[in-house]
Amino acid sequence: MKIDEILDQIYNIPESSKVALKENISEVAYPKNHILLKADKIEANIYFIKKGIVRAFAPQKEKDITFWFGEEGETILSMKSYVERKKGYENVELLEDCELYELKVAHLNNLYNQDIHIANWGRKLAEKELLKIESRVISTELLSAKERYDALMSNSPSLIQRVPLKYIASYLGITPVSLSRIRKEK
Amino acid sequence: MKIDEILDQIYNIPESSKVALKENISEVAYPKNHILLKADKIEANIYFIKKGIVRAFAPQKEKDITFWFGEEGETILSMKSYVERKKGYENVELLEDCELYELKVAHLNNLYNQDIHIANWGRKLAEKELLKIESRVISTELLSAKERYDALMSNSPSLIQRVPLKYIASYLGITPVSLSRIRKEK
DNA sequence: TAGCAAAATTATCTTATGATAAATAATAGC
DNA sequence: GCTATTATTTATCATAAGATAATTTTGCTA
Repeated sequence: MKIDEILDQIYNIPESSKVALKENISEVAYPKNHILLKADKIEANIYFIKKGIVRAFAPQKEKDITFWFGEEGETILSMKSYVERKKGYENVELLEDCELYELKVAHLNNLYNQDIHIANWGRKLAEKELLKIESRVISTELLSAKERYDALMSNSPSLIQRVPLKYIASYLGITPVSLSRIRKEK
Repeated sequence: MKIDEILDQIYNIPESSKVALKENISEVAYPKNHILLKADKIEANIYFIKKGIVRAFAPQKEKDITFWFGEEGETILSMKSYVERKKGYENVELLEDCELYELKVAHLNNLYNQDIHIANWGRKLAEKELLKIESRVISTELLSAKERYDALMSNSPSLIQRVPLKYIASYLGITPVSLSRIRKEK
């Protein structure tokens, strides 16, 4: 996915502002299983996914909790690092070999203070993430595990092809054993 | 709670920008049980809570799902209306007589396009809401119902005094009967 | 491509929460 | 303040999901 397309789908800004933004973006690639962001670190960069799929998980003693999957076009960031420059909850792990666009938060913050279009682009970035997570919270409280699985499959059918079921189970808030039962009952 | 304090805790902006923002803010008051925002409407305003407590709920055929409580200083908005000018999921109901600061989204959007400080203030508003909801998602997946109740009580002890238990049960994703059991076991 | 490790499934048993109903307590309106 | 309504608690039974363990399948990698 092209960087222009990714930036535009967040919010349209004048060409000159987009150029300023892109001057601070570089391309990087990492292999499957690479840990891109770490929970015990203040992360300096955010990423946009050019190609590949990733998961964010909160590491715990016994079990990691997968709480997000990112596919092509989506933004990867440690919310706490990005917003408060504090250590976040999440590790982000690549589930496939990935190509990413990398953007330094420090540079982005400079742009936010210099360019009103980029400031509004950053506002939209946060607002759109907020909408996604809000609909997730509501569906979590509203639906049974089976219904959440069905909804995930119809909204993101490619996930089942690309992501180990144990991570999908964690995302749904159930055990892999329980997910296996649900899938069998279909 | 004073409007200056509420605006400042989101993001500090120059006095002139704050004046511009406040020129568009008026005070309103509504009684307990008033429905401030409706799920089937595109809402034109956002609110800040001067005094009182409210809940946001997604209305359903049989059961309403309470997914947020707002207390003094917090921002009330229909995310979908605010971000996309579309109908949202949520009703917002006042659980006490409330005093509110009202801000028209149309005016706010004008300011976002005119004043870079206000644009960045709006960015921080969304980012801070994002942090709150993210920590909620993680704790929902991580904790048992009893642990979520304990966490809610230690983070927001006033809730139990001010909010009927049936709404707290809904927020925790359990039935009032189940919450009653949990409380008894203490 | 053989062999090993990890993932997924299946089975059994346990447990937390749901559903329902009835009793008690709290609240609001007259 | 009294009464009707609503909220909360308690009890019983049903069920979805957890824990554990064994088995099968898949997928690496040497």
